[in-house]
Amino acid sequence: MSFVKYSIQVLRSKGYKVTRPRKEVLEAVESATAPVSPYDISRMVQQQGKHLDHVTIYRVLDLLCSLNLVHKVLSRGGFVKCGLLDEPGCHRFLVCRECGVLQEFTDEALCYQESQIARRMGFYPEHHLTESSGLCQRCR
Amino acid sequence: MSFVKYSIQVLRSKGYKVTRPRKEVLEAVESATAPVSPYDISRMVQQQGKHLDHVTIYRVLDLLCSLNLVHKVLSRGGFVKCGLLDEPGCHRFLVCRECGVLQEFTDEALCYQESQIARRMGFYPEHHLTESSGLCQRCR
DNA sequence: TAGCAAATGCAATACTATTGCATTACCGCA
DNA sequence: TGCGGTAATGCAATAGTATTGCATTTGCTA
Ligand SMILES: [Mn+2]
Ligand SMILES: [Mn+2]
Ligand SMILES: [Zn+2]
Ligand SMILES: [Zn+2]
Repeated sequence: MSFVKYSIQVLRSKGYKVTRPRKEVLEAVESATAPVSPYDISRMVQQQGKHLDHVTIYRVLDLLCSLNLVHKVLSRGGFVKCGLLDEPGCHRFLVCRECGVLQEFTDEALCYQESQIARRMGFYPEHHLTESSGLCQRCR
Repeated sequence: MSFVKYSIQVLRSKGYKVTRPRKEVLEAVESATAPVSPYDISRMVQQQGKHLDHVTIYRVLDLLCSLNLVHKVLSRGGFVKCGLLDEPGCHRFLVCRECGVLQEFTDEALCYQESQIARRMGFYPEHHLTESSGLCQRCR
C-alpha cells in the first residue's frame, strides 16, 4: 500500500480527521527523495496552484511525526516519509552530506550495542532515531 | 590542560588570532554542561557586564566547530565543548531528552559496524557525529 | 443534513541565521 | 615598545524559521 493511503488509514484509526491540508502534505512528502522543509512543502503545493498556510504545515508535520509516519532529519532541517512503516523498533538514516538523499534502515545488533553503552554510562536509553552522514553513489 | 587553554593553543598553532570574543565564547562553552545556543552565549556574556555581537558568536562557533573543539548538537540546537579532545576518530553523544545533559563517547566497534552497513547500502561513510537520546540518571 | 469539535487560516510576533561593509585590534616585525 | 598590515569584529539590514491566539471553516457522527 502507498505511503499516503497507509497514512490516511492510520489517521482515521486514531480518530484524526482526514483533511485536504493533511493529504497535501502527505503527497508532498511522498514525492520527495530528500528531506523537505515546511517551506519547501509550501512551495511545492503552490506550484500545483493550491495553497496551504505555513502554520498548518508545521502542525500537520508535528502530528505525522508523533505518529511516526514521517521523521525529522535534523542534519537537514527537513522531513521525510518513514521508509519502514511496517517494521517497528529504532529507525536510522544514512544521509548524503552533499545532496541529502537518504536511506532508512534498522539494525538489531547496532541498537543493542548502543543501548549497552548507554546503560554503562548511566543513561536510560530510549528510541534511537540517529543519522550518519556519508556520500551517496551519485555524489562520490 | 583546561579546554580553554588547549583551544587557545590550537588556535595559535593554526594561525588564528586569539581574540577577546573567541576567549569569551570558549569560556561560555567551557562552563556549560548542556548545549548552549549562540543567543544563550550572548546572554551569558552579558550577565558578566560584557557584550558580544551575535554575528561574531556565530562566526566563532563556526570556526571552533571546524577545528573540532566544539560540536553542534543537532537535537538541541546548541553547542558543547568536545569531551574527547585527545582521542581522534568518531565522536558520539548520549543526550538526555529532558534536561539536555550529555556525555560524549567513542566506540570502535560501533563505528566499524556502522561503516559496514553504510557500504552495504551503497554509501561512502564519513565521520560519524551521531546523537542518541535517552534519560539521564537525574531525570528518570 | 444539521451540529459539534477539530482543524485551518490569518495576523502578529519571536526567534534564528546570514550578508556586506566600515572599523578595530591582534600579532609579527622593526 | 611601537608600528603596520590583515584578520576579525561590530553594526545595520535583511532573510529565513517557528510559535501563539483567535476567528472561521470543515470533516465527521448521529
Ligand atoms: Mn521510520
Ligand atoms: Mn569530540
Ligand atoms: Zn548524494
Ligand atoms: Zn536529564
